[in-house]
Amino acid sequence: MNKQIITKNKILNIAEALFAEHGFNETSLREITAEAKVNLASVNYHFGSKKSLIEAVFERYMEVFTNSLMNEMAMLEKDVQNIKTLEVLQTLIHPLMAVNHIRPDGSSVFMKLLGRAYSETQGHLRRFVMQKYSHVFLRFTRLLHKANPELSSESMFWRLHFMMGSFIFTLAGHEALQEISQSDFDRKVDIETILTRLIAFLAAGFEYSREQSDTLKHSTHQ
Amino acid sequence: MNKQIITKNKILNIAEALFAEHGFNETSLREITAEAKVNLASVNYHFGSKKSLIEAVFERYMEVFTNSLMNEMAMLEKDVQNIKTLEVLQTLIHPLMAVNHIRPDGSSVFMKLLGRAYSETQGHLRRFVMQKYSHVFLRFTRLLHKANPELSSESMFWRLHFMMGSFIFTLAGHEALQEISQSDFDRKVDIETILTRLIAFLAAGFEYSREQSDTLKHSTHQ
DNA sequence: ATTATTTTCAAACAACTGTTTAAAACATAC
DNA sequence: GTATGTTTTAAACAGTTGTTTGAAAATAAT
Repeated sequence: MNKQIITKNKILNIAEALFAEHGFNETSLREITAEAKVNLASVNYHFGSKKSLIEAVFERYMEVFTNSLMNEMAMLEKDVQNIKTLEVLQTLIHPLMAVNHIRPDGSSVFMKLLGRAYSETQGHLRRFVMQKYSHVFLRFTRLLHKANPELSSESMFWRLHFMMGSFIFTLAGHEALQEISQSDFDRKVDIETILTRLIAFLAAGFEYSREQSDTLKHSTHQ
Repeated sequence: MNKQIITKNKILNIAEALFAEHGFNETSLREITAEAKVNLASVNYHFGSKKSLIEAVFERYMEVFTNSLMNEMAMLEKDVQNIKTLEVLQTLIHPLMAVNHIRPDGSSVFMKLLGRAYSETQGHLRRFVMQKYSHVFLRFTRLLHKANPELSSESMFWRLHFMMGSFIFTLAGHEALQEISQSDFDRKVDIETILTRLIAFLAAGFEYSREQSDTLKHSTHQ
């Protein structure tokens, strides 16, 4: 009963690191089991299939992340009137840092996994995540809409996806970006600094983008 | 001499469609050659390897795209003073539409390929593209800097990457987004409409994002 | 101590991958 | 028409993949 947990966790720990580094399809069960020093068949025994292992790896992070995010959003909703776009986006920062409790570089792993999830395998994982945590996503978009009540739901839809693109892309590649920043500007940046810059960028795009159809609505920002 | 071109082109045409639809790793040479009705070995005979085939597929689009983009940028550079961020970003629209000359849905294929290129296989293709067309990329960033001379190169660096994220992500997934837009708002959108919205979003993010370090510099926009 | 249950293990399975080979078919030139 | 070069073809190669099997080992329950 104890051995089971040990083996299962050994697999999870190694798997998430390898998945984050090389991708899901590019990581074989043999690589995982070899590095975890467990038998090849134990993945299928404990998880059923590789696909289920991937979902299990992802779920461990999503659980922590979404719980924390729900908390943050609840706090923001306490004074409903006058919610700012920037504040809504800032609810993401703490949850993204909270996954460091899972492992020291948890944020980094989680972000890379997120990036992989959105690009690979024609989006099986994306759909799995989207429907399992749709209530979190919905609550977030509603908050964003409250911060920008004048926006049509069509504008909301598009800007939301533009945001997600930047977010996923930046987070998934944050390691490379950190290295470039280090060598080009001799400035080491931590994840939170990147997030702050990113969120400032997205808030501006979300609030101030002037589409031909609703230019007027935005002409009054100070 | 004629047969060679026919076979080579048959492979290219089928390959680019399958690559765009399912990804590079997820498309086998057997699928390509079967659908193109040519022999399996002909890919290795004409292109040398699968990797070279991928690059060839990509190059055909990049050639048209970058040529057109260089033209657009040259036109913009004619009156150097007073270049707007939005104008710089708009130079991308026509080149992205120009690849429709390669095939009817060329824009769609090219965008999906771009998305794949940035996510898959740990970035082999991304590096290949980046170094082959680095002069185009550099010219574009210089224009962007001219439109925002007050920005530090560090701010430039980050905002550029935030932009790229949105761009790649949105273009790669444009088909799904189009479908959702169609069903949710009963409004069919073409690629150019998405691009216009996207570019407006990015221009706002690029110009108006307020970082703690250089908030002052932006406090004067009208 | 003896069942019963769970977990590990080595081996094999079946399917798939990109690539190479050597002979056949085809085209071109003299 | 023979010779030369190019392209196509079927077959085999060598490697990888996720999954299954059935016996062995370890653990738990009686």
